[in-house]
Amino acid sequence: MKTQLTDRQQEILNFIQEYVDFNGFPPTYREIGKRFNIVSTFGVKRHIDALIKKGYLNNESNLSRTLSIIDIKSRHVTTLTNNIIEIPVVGRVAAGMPIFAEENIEGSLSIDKNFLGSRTECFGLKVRGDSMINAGILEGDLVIIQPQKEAANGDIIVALLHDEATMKKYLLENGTIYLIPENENYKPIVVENKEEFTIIGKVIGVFRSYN
Amino acid sequence: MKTQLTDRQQEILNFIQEYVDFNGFPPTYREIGKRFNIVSTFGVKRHIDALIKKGYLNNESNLSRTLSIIDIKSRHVTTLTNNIIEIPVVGRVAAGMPIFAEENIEGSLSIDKNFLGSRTECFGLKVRGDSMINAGILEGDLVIIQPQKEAANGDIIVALLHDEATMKKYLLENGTIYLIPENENYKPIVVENKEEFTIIGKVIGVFRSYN
DNA sequence: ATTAGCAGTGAACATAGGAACACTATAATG
DNA sequence: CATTATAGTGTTCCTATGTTCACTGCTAAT
Repeated sequence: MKTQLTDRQQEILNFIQEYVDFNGFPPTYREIGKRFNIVSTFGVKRHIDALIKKGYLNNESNLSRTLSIIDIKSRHVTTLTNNIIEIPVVGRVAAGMPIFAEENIEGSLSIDKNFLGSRTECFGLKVRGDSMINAGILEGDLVIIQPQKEAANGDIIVALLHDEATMKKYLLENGTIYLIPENENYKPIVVENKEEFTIIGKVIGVFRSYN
Repeated sequence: MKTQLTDRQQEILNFIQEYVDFNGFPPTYREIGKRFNIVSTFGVKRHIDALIKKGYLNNESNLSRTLSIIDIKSRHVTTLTNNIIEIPVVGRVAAGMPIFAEENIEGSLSIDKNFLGSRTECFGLKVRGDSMINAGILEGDLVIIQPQKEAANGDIIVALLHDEATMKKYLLENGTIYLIPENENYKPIVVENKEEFTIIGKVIGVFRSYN
């Protein structure tokens, strides 16, 4: 019947399920690709085709956003979920400290799902410093981070470099990683030693409160 | 709150609901039209727009099959939740139009009370234009407005000037009111005729979502 | 009797998004 | 070692679908 799925296929199936639950309509191939850092829609398509062949998905050929998940059980659980997600707010990302250590959690923030889309493991982070002002991210702002290990060029990311946490724009060029501040007063950082560099996640939202 | 629907609008809303239940994804305008013998997509679109305006539907502009039905039940849940407030989001503040006219309401946003403090009559406003980029407010951002008639120097306000709505920094000096953009490409506005000038409210928050 | 709101036509337009192709790369397997 | 399955790139193509516009017809209300 239903064949075993590869890890990747399972991940993608889960994502589609989440996306539909939250948005009420299925994602495009490009949206799926974006989420998993798959650049070519063809890469995504093959996963989808596999899922269809194995009986987990349905779609209407040639039409956009027509993926539907075949799963009798979950079909019953039509989402009565409300529109709120509560995410932890992390502060003072100390050098070398595990970012999710209990001690770091400063509070929580409830936000509208419309802002997150299907990404639910996000957390908030208070911005220190002014290195991103030209991107409209100011000191004291609360940025929403989607945890991920990879990044695409142009993404604003939070990363650990030499045990220090920074937020910068990510640029990979000719095999070299640059961390680019959005502020004329700071210079781009060249990542010399990739062993000492870890991407924590990507900035997907900014909240600011004037008081 | 929710305005009354016409018979036609109710029929169409029902059809969309059924379609989604059956297929797992929403219909296109042409599919709706086919069902109701409406030949032109424009005819359909006007019904959809009406349903959106009246708060029964959501969609992602310009994207196919992105209609989603706004569930009344879940809407109640959110308003009841302890530290959540639901505020209306207003768009396209047309010249001379009462800003709260039903027609303007584009949707709603649920936000954490921690962001609002005690101010509860706030509303959201989609930012158009780039006149405040140096204050970290970009085009497309959602600003939270606390309605008030007065402003203090340095406040970022939304005001009606000659029946046009603008967002600027407020400055009162020697009896003259200046509206100061935060962008070198724009010049400060001197308010000549105070009869033609009304403060709508003050910006108390900014939300941005990268997607 | 004139305005305003609702409903529909038919056509033109721009583009989001699915499909296809030729390649590359890495494991695992027999 | 050759083979097969999985995973991804970059590009091109085509069309389904949302948007906009100028016009028509009906009804109800001022």
